[in-house]
Amino acid sequence: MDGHSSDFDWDTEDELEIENYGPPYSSGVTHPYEEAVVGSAETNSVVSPSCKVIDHFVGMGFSKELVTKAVEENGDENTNLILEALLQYPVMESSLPSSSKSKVIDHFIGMGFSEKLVTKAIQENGEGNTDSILETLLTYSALEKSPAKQHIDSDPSSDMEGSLMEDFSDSDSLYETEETINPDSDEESRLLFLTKMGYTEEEASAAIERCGPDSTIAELTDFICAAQMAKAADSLFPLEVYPRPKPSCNDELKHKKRRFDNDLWKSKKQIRLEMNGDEEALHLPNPMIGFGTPTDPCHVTNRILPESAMGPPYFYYENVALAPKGVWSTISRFLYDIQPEFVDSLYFCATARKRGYVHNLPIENRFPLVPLPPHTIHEALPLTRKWWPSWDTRTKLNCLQTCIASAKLTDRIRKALELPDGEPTPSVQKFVIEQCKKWNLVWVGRNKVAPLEPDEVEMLLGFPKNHTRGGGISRTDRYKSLGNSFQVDTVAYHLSVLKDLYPQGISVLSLFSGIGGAEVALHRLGIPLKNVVSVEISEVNRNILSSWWEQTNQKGTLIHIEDIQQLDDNKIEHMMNHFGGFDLVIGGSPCNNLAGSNRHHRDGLEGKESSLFFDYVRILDTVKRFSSSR
DNA sequence: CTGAAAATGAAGGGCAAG
DNA sequence: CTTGCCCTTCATTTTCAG
Repeated sequence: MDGHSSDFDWDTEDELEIENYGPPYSSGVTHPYEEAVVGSAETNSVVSPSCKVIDHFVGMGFSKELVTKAVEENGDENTNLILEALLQYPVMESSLPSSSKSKVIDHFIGMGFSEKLVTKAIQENGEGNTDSILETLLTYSALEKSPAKQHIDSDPSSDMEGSLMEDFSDSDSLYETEETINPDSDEESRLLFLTKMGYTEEEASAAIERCGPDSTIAELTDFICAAQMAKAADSLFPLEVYPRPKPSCNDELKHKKRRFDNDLWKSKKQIRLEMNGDEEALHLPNPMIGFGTPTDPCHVTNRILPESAMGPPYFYYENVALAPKGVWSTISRFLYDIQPEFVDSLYFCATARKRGYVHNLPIENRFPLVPLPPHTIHEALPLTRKWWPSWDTRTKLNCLQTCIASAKLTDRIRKALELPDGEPTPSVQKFVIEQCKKWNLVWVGRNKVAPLEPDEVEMLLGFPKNHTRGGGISRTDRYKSLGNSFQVDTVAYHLSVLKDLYPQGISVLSLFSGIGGAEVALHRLGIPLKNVVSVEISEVNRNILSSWWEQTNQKGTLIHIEDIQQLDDNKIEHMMNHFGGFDLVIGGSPCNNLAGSNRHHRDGLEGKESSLFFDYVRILDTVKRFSSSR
């Protein structure tokens, strides 16, 4: 264990009392405001708060006048409100777009239209009439029929201005982008473009030859990446990543348009079927070890990233590996065409967790967290060994999910096993094993199985014991929060390369933070957390992170934001000005519309929650844009 | 004690990969 | 075919405020 984690008692039996922070320790000079920032609204309304709160925000770099104004308007209790107000002020001074208006804009941008078009449509129709705005936007999209080829998503050199998907609605006749080079125009310029991106001429011409004269830059880079991957490590991606040999650019364009136009009157299922029809399948590697594990380091130590993807800022995106077809190629396409690193945490700890990670981190000289976590069920849960029957051959647990088995089920199992004296019959064994695998049951007594306790789940996922305990959280919610979290050892292994890059500490924008898997990983790696802006919708999760922040005596600043859709460009810019930019943007967007166990709304990336992925992309683009202009 | 709200239990029967 | 999956819905039970 490294120095930074040694001040935390990993085996503490004490409950974390979130509401009992105790008296806030006296303000130092470097970090005088922690308790105001960290606490939620209710917890820090105690003594002489006003000036403390004011000092806090002044310390963040806001002017005293503005802070005083914000505190007067919002009271000194709700720091979130104050922060929001502060971030709004400069906007109000300039053009005063009401928050409702920006909401409308965001709404349509979220649907995939470009910011400029949306603004224009709103100007024409008024912000109240969303229907006619939509109609106007769709008309714009239809105008796009002119043979102007898509260029934005395939042109990594154009600044990612405005929307992520301008190619759906953008038309040269509607507004002009300053393009010195149109990479899709002809073979020669595409060749030039690819070499400019850092690919060799051979790679580029081979790709053009292979993908055909009509192929887009995106397809070409896909092909080159796939070829590089295949060359670098057969074990990593044993099958060609994009098996469709000659994708047609026009098809793709039509397909994308269809997806957004027809959304309005087609059932999700129909859309999904269509998507499945022409989306590329992306094959999962076997074994699922990504660029290697601590016990099995891979010989692949570097990879070529598109120039537009290079850090800093670094980013790290996570989601379930077994998503519906086409989801990962879409994710990859929106994240600079970087191939996901698929890893099963099975190779890091005692429990499976198949996930894909898209990131632009270096991959050489990774190192694991120490001590290494237990790698088998027996090591992780030694007390179960005594009761483990020989016919249960499991050595690893399955993926830890958000629900646990009921007491009734474990009781049924006990009764089924108690009947015979000797070995249970094969059919009983089969039933029991099936249920044990399905619900991750472990042996806790003679003929007795039980679901994992929350603290065991915490341990298996690499969190400190009792990380999610206390503060009024229910058992069920603990399982839920844990089931949605990172496996810390896995993520930390990938993030370990940041330690040498940021010895003085790191500023992190943590999206969909949950219970703080990323923060815990960085902390356990011994990377000081200078500033953490955490976006998390769930209050219990925010409390868990705050509590951990206190427990581990963090010296940096922690800021909570509730709703990712409220985090607009202005706020990001101001945050970046105050914190000197972000070094890392990290997060895993909701998977519930992707995950296999969702019978009802497995709608893919277009699903209600999972579509928040596009907010991740939006925010990452913004951070990158402001970083490069700093 | 009573009604509302929260926690729990169980069924559900989808999709993709091997 | 089988297995596995950061799950949702709704009925039922338990807890809690009044």
